[in-house]
Amino acid sequence: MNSPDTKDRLRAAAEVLFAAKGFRGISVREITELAGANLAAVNYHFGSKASLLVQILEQHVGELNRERLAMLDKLEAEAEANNTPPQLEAVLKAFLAPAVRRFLDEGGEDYPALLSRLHQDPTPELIEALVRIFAPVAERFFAVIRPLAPHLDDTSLLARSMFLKGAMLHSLSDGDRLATALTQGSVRLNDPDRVLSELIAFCAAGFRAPA
Amino acid sequence: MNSPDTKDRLRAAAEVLFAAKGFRGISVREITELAGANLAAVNYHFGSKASLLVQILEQHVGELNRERLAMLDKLEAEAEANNTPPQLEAVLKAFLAPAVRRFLDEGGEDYPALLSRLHQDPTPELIEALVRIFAPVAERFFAVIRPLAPHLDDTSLLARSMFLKGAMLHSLSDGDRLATALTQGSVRLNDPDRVLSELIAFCAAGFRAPA
DNA sequence: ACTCGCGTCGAACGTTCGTTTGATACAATC
DNA sequence: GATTGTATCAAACGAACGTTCGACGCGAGT
Repeated sequence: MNSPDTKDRLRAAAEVLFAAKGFRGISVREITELAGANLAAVNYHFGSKASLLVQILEQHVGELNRERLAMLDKLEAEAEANNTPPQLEAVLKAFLAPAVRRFLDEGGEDYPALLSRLHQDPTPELIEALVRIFAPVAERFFAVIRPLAPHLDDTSLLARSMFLKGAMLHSLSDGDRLATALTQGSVRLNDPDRVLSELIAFCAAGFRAPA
Repeated sequence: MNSPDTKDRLRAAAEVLFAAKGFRGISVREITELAGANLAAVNYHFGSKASLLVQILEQHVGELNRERLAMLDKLEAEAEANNTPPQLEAVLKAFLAPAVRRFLDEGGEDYPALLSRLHQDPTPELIEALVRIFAPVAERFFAVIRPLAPHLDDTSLLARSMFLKGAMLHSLSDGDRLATALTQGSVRLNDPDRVLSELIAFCAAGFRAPA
C-alpha cells in the first residue's frame, strides 16, 4: 500500500484523536491504527509524536488566525472609509466567529477542545508553541480594542481579554456539559450561532463595564 | 519511619504535583518520593492513584463549595431582612471569591489549575466526579441568579454561566501568562484582588447585557 | 511470651509507551 | 539492468507506568 497520502492520513487521524483525548491521552499506536499506517510511520514522516502535534497546530491555528486578521482588516478598512471607529461587537466577532464557525463546520469540537486541552498542558515546548502561534493575533486585537475601551487601563484590558479567551475556550470545549447536567438535558447549548451571539453580548458588555 | 501522617503527606504531595502537571502528568513514584514514602503507599492508603485524586477533589472542592454556599446564605438572609433582592455583584462574588482567595492563600495556583486541568481531562470517571461535586453549587447559583436577570431565558442564562465559569477557570489557571507574554512582562496579572474585582465587573455587566 | 494487624519496605509484575532498527518493495535515474 | 532513494513493514528496544506481592518491624491485646 504505497500511498503518497499516508502523511495526510496520519495528520487527519491525529487531529481527531488528539482533540478527543488530548496529547497525552492518545498513543502513536492509536494514530497509526486509525490512519491504517504502520507504527513507525509517525516517526518517519514527522520525526516524533510532539512534532506531529506542533505541525497540526501551526496549520490549523494559523488558518484560524488568518481568518481573524482578515476580518479585522476588513473592519478597519470600513472604519477608515466611514471615518468612524469599528464597533466593539464587530471586533469581538472577528475574534470569536472563526473559532465558533470552525466548531460548527467540522461537525465536532475538535480544534477548540484540543486547544483548550493544550492550554492546560504543562509540557513547556507545547506551551511555547501555543504562545508563539497566538501572539501576533493577540497583539493585533489588543491594539484594536484598546481605543474602543478608553476607560480601561492596560491591566484591566489584559484581564478582560483573558476572560474573553477563557469564556471562549471553555464554552467551545466543554460544550453543553454543564447545561445538560444542570437541566437534565432540557436545555442544550449546542447551537453555535446562539453561543456566538451570547458570547459577543456577554463580552462586549464586560469590556464596556467601568473599571 | 512508622508515621501516622504518611497518608496526609501523600495527600499534600499529590495536591501540589497534580496541580502543577495534571493527573496524567504525575506518576505515583513522584508523589511517594516527594512525600518521603514508599512506592506502594499510595495504593495501600488510597486504593489507586485515581482514588487519591478523587479524595483530594472531594475534600477541597467540597470546602470551596461550602464557603460559597455560606456566602450565599448570608446574602439571602440579608436580602430577606431588607426586603430587597441581593446585588448581582454580591452573588458573583460569593461564587468567585472563595476560589480566588484560595488561589491567594495557598501561595500557588494549585486548586484552580488542577480543576481547570481536570475539566479537560477525558477520563470519564473524573469528569463524573467533577460534575457530581459541582452540581449542588451550580444549581443553587442558577436559582439565585435567575431572578436577578429576568431578561434572560434559560438558554442565555446557562450560556453566560458557562462563560463565567470559563473566565474564572482560565484566569486562575493560566495566571498571567498571556499578559506577561504580550507585554514582555511589563503588565502582570498576579494580584488576586485585582483579578477578582475585574472578574466581577466583567461578568456582572455580561449578565446584565440584553439577550 | 505470643499473636495479630497495621504500616512500611524492596522488589517485581505485566503493560504500555515513543522510538529505533534492519529488511523489503518499488519506482525513478543513469 | 544495476543503482539509488523513498516508503512501508514486522519486530524489537529501553524506559516508565500503575499495581501487586511477600517479608519485616512493631505496638497493642490477650
